[in-house]
Amino acid sequence: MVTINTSPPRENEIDVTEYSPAEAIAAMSRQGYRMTSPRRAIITAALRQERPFTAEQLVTETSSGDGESGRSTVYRTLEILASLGVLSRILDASGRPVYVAGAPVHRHHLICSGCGAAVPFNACPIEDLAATLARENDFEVHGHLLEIFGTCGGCKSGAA
Amino acid sequence: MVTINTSPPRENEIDVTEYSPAEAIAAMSRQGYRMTSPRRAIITAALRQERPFTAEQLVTETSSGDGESGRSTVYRTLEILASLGVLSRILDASGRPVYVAGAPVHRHHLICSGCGAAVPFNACPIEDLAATLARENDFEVHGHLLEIFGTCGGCKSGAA
DNA sequence: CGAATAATTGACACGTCATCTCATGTACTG
DNA sequence: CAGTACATGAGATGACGTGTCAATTATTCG
Repeated sequence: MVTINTSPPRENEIDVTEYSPAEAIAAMSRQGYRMTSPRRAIITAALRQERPFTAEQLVTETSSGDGESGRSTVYRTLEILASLGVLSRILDASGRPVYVAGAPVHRHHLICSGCGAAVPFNACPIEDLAATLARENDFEVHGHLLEIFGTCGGCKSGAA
Repeated sequence: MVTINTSPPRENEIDVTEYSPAEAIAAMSRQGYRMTSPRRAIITAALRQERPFTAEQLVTETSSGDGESGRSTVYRTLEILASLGVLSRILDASGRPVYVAGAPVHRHHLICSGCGAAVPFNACPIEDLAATLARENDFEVHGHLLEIFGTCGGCKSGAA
């Protein structure tokens, strides 16, 4: 397995924990999930993506070919992979759920509206703020949602 | 326009700009929108909500009674109200779009998973972070999404 | 006031995304 | 290699949202 950093995120250090298909398959088996050919195909397709992708995109990609899979299977498998930390489920600029490769360490993303690239970053100023707000409002904070949107260098200069 | 200062004055002062139905109606007229009975009903219903609500909820609420309105009209009117700052469109913990009363000033929310209450707060630590990240990653930041989820005082103690 | 006109409405069709069901298929265990 | 619990996927269902367009209506103007 590539880079697993169990220690808390430091400054702006970006460490992306990514699984290879084989590792992801192993992780699933280890958890008692059976390894089927649709699952293999979905894992492979998911980890091949270079940008955030929607479940529906994977449905299309795996609807034919080796390890052909149906919609239900794709949705189910993505959910499992997210629960295992092989993928993370985040929201795009429109609030639609998309998946990205990577463990569910505390991380947010810079998301390009142009090309959809998602640059992860660890720095999170929320913890402190959340604690303060929790105290002030008698709230018990469970989590937060933070994504930053914009245009990446390439899209700024390059084609529309 | 009425500016309400939610009582206890404190550090992160929150000033919620809320419109009364009459004010919202006036604002629409001023912009050249015609005032119809469905629109009046939608405005009234929207401003009566005490928690974030979905468009579909309002569709149900206004599908009968005085100023009965259809789905299209509700969606259209909510969009207009949001563009006028009478409502804001935010995302709930599941990433689903919901509306809350209030101007589109830069504001985020503490959202209770129990009762759905949305407590707005102004403090936003993102600006600085965004600027830094933008510089470091050659990104041009256009906006961000930040909501904090948890359980409010009432839901912590009270009923499930 | 009573047209004239342009905005508005809403029933309905459509599209997308997602979930559920359940008969059939199959990976794993012993 | 047989038994069984798990997994699959076609299809139904449904939530949510958008687009269309003939009929309606607020507003303007003579």
